[in-house]
Amino acid sequence: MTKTILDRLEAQGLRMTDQRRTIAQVIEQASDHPDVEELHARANALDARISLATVYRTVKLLEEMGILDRLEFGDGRARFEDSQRDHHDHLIDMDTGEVIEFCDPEIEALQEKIARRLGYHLQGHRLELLGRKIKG
Amino acid sequence: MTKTILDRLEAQGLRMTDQRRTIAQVIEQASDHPDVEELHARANALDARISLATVYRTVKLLEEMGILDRLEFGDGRARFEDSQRDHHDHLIDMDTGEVIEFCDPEIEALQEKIARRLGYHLQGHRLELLGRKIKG
DNA sequence: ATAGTTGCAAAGTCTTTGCGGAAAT
DNA sequence: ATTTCCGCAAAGACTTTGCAACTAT
Repeated sequence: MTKTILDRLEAQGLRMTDQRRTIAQVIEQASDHPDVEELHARANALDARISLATVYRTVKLLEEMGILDRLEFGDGRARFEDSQRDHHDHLIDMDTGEVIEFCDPEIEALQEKIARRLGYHLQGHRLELLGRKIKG
Repeated sequence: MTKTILDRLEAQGLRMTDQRRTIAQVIEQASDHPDVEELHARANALDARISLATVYRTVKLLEEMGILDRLEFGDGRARFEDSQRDHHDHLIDMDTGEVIEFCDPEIEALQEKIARRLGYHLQGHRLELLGRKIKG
């Protein structure tokens, strides 16, 4: 079992504020890919005292701690997801913008193999497919 | 054999200006992943009358025409490469930031397969690996 | 009491755009 | 002659940051 985000913040000597508690909760409950504005909206629904700047700061902090993954789907803003979720990749529907998650062990293994072939230890990876729905 | 960027611009009824000629030349000669500022610098070395705004406009135009691919390596600015170059993916050296290109037919095929399995026609794809050099 | 956090607003970075002048067709 | 394009500077979108007030320890 993994430690909560809050435990990990405390372990680093960082202070437990209501803002961080709330933002952490929002992130842990999210199963999608919210951007900062969306995180701010969700956090504010729980506690109106949370500023956008604090969300930016917290998200940056969590990313540096490896708790959050930052994603960019090409629309200029960063999106986030809990890095403890099982690894998965994304397929983006070019017509609707919908993001479909998928995971394929074969492709994961292949990525490892390729990195090794190039003389690298794989530390992270991101695969994004762009597609259009097959009709019929 | 593929048409030049200039031919394709003309074919769309767009005007051939010195700026576009120069920017097209810079892009065709690039074998790396320049950002807009870098493209501007290279273009300006050939012709000082090219503004940054024009580079932005041209790059956007070329991207919409499918001539250029826009890449994002997570540092906030867009990078570009000629989309006519053989498809390849990128491995980013986490320590140096160096970008290594590679191509693996197996992984390409697998991507197609996955997209189809999800009910999609694959229109584009991007794979980025992050790694650290294996020592010894 | 002390050092870390926050909110606010200002500033930063990258990109887009309105406009009058310039150039391509 | 028209219509498109360019340079410039202003504006936009997203993100970061300086500072004084606040708060967890």
